[in-house]
Amino acid sequence: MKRRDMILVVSLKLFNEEGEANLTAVDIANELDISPGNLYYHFKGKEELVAELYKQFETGIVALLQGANDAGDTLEEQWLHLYVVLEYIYLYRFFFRNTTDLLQKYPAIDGHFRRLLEQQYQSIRAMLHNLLEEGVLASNCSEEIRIDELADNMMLIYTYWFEFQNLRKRQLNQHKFIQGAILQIMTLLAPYMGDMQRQFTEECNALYQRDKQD
Amino acid sequence: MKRRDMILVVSLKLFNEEGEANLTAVDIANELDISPGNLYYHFKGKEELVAELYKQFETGIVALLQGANDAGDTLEEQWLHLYVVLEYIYLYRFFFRNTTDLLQKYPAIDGHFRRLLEQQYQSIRAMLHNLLEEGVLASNCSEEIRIDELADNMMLIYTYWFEFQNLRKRQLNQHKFIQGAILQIMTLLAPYMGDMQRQFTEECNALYQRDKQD
DNA sequence: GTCTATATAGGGATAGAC
DNA sequence: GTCTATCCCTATATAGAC
Repeated sequence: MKRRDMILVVSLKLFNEEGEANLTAVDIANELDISPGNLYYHFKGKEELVAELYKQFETGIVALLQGANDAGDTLEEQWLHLYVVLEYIYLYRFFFRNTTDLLQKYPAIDGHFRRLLEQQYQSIRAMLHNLLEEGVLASNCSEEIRIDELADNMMLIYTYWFEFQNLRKRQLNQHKFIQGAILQIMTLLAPYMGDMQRQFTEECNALYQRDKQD
Repeated sequence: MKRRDMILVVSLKLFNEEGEANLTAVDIANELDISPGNLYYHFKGKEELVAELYKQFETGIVALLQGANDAGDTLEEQWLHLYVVLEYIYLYRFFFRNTTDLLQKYPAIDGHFRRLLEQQYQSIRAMLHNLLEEGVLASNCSEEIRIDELADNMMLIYTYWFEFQNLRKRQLNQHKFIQGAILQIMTLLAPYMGDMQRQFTEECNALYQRDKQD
């Protein structure tokens, strides 16, 4: 493994664990047992490091969103898509911790990150519209379903669920993180599902939970 | 107005606008047209300043939660309570921006803030239970209502709605902030309400929006 | 109470030897 | 590619005059 890649891997690990703002170039160099000067040889500074990690993240997520649009609209496929997106977010979760200050500090990333969130939002809206048209979701009363607000709420879960859990219970492994996020989304959509679909999603979730048991 | 109070007022304003981490003692002194040395005479540093502001915030919120428990359980009263809590959160919104790092930086506040969130969560759960018992909320299918997850979602809105909006649309005045948050919470609970209650809440909201029109 | 001046510390960044 | 040494800048905090 090239040193440059090594630096990226270790930085991602440290950023996720302690937060980007709490780490100096020296800290990262220490963890790698190299000198700070050496680190600066590979990356001009933390800025370039973060930019590179963001590029990785964006590339991956955009591919996932693309895949979701291309994929069919069955409940199963949409369900699976939720898992992989959440896994990816977990992998780069430091971007979702103190996001405001992070983007303020690195304006180069700011616009890209906001555009990505917008894409994700539109992708969720499209998915909900599809599920609605196919009758998977249905209003249970005289009122229309508020797709936009439901999509907002799902974005809220995507974006802040991890930080929220840390704020309340401290630390959370990938499995617990995804488990909780999925349960939130299920609770959000359950009232619009018939008994059959709801049972199906519960089973999907139970299956996933069993597979991932530590 | 005493200088000490003046410092608190101006600090709160700046913290809300630019974020606590982005302001130095010198910045605050400049805004007040006093010298940094003078600021340090009144407060040992930013830490003491933030601690004092947090004390104000906690005192206010605890009083509101207490009031909610004492008040009746009609939908109107609970509705009004939402507004005042959200107004208070908006007033001290810098605590809800980059919260993780803020609490890490000031351990003295950390425990208190977490306890406060827990109280708020329990207060919401109690409210939902009451509304359920009185038949204001009711499940529309064979499944029980997931109170805990709904309460989690409401907490998510309380805690991150403002930061989320800033992340997507930049800037938001108090009115727009509360309007959006309320709409989210309404969307969350609407499926469990009958047509009558839902119309009532819509009217409450319309009334509030008109009153607060700029 | 308020000011000016200054000491101190930490992180970011580069130069130059190896 | 990698290291050591060093410089610069910024923020915190204090000392002492007014």
